[in-house]
Amino acid sequence: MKNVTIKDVAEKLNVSISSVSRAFNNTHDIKKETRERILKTATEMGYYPNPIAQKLVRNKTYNIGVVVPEFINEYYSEVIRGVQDVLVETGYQVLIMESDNKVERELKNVKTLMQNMMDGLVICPSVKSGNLDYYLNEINTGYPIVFLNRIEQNFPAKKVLFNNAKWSFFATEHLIYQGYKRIYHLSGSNDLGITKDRTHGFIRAMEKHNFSKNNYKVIETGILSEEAMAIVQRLIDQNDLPDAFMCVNDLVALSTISVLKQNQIEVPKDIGVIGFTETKIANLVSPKLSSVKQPTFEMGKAAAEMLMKLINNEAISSDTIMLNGILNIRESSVKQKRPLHQ
Amino acid sequence: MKNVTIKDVAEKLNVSISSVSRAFNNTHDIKKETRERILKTATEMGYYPNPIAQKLVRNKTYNIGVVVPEFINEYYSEVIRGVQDVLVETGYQVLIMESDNKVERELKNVKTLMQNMMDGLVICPSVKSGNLDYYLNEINTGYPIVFLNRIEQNFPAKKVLFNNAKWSFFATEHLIYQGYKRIYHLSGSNDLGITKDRTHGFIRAMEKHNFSKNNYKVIETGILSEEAMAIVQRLIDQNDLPDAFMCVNDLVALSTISVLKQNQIEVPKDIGVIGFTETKIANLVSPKLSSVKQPTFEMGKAAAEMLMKLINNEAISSDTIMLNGILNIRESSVKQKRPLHQ
DNA sequence: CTGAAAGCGCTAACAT
DNA sequence: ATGTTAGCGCTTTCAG
Repeated sequence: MKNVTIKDVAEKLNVSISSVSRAFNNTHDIKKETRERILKTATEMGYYPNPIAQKLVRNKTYNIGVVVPEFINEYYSEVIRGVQDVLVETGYQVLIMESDNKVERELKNVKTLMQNMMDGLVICPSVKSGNLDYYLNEINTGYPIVFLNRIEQNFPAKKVLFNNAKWSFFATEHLIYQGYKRIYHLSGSNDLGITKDRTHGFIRAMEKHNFSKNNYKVIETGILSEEAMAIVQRLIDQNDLPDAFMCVNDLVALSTISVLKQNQIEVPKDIGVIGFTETKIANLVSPKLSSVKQPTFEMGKAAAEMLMKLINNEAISSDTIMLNGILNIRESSVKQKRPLHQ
Repeated sequence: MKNVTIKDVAEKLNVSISSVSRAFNNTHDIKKETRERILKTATEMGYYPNPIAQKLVRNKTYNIGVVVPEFINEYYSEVIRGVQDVLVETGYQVLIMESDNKVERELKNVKTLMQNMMDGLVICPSVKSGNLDYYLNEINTGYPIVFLNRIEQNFPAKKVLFNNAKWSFFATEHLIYQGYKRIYHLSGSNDLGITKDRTHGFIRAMEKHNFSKNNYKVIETGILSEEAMAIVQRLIDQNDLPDAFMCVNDLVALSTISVLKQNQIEVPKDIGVIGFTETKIANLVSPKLSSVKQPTFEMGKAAAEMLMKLINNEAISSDTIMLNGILNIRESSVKQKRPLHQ
């Protein structure tokens, strides 16, 4: 471990501990030579200031905490990259904790991070965070927190969000423009705010283009591959198939395509499919999967920048940063060989 | 933030701070009633012991640090899950840092974690960790560290590894048993120890089965999708194609399949392909990708268990835990419709 | 059982 | 420019 303290160094050089402290903190009120002499032997002795002690007295750590529900999917991994990208520049270190999608773990993580004296937090809430009161309370005491994703738009805190409804709407419209007349939305899980938003976008597109209720459906699938597969298989068995599936995410989309193929149904020739929250594989599978790319990296960056402003007491123009995505049209949703609509 | 201290509580109740401390640490030498009285008003006042101060005096944090090169791929995400799975049980909290595959960042992360007084560390080194001397030094001072993956087998430290050579050998043999007579190994990057091991396994299989040097090749591809694609395309252009590709990982395998398809070459009918370090999509793509599954979760668990033993000074039978994988044979490497070999 | 006091390693007035 | 000293918030002897 380490045990050589400021005192050891001071004694060795017959100086006071304050001088050693000064040397390390590079204050102006120390002779250059003394400083160098101290630094030199300190390094030789393997001394460096104990950050715990520093924290105790300074109340500042240059550590930022990030809590995410999981990073099994690349989504939050990319968000974290964005956060680190801006923070590392500024000399901050990023510590990460995973909540395993459990609100209790999430709260515990947040507390641990706060107790480790993180200077600020980026919180990506788990599904239905029941910790909002706690957070609100902390925010009121002045603790810098920025939320990212999966939080209500009217929650009175700094946050960065993706415009799920809008891009779900666009994705659906793309399907419509391709000429698909009967479209089912595989909607994931209804307790998730973000999937609800996607469903709204879907329905809005249906209504705008005057789809009759007979020609579209919203089907709750859950977000697991197996669940989605079972549901699509059931639709096939019941002979209840649409022209196109608009899926809540890529995993559901790929699962759907997989089942369709097993049943000798070709995508996109027989049925079109579009995903959401694009993953890298979209481009690798066959047919290549159309999907909506979320600006995960940028969202992370935006959150980190907001947090820095919060920490440095700079003005923040708006509580909420709402980011847009990209609709990547590839093969799985393109019906005819003709110039793409977008 | 928080500011109510042990002193505030003590004053409010006209007891000494030691009593408050005792109440919270639940020592035997305190009257039950006093304890309860203290705990009650303390909670009312919103007091809880400042962990930083506790750390300073206790030298124990119940925090464990994990540093990984990245978690863009699910590999390390799963490892972390394994680590957390055993640690959360024991009351430890897991803090994670990402090195972005940079050795300097890795070292900085390790230092930050040590300075935050983690009780122990799981280090997943970046590509060519140049920090080995530093680590060795820390280990010698008694700091509990367990390494995971990408570290030389003879490095004198606790570590858990995957037997890359062995399973690469098996994967290759599977291809041979399928009747493929000419096999190319797309080997990733040669500076990576683990990919070197896979190459060795490949060559060993070739030699065991008396493949002439004309009938196999090791081709360095790098680990990026684009690189692999370019190389496969070049092979096609040069009319230098094997019967089967044994790929260093799934991404390279999928990229290979993608290029082959673009050139109207069918997998596995025309050419067989097998991946490595299986990812979830292996099962979702078409053809389903054969691959070697690494026991990532179990590796994380093993590392965490080892670390716990290290921290608790329990006996550890061996420096190295070497884990085995699973060869998942799916469609991409199966030549004929006949009972599978394994 | 409880309180007083020392000390964990450091910073930051306050002196000199 | 350097040293002295009082804390930061807590645990832990040591007395009583």
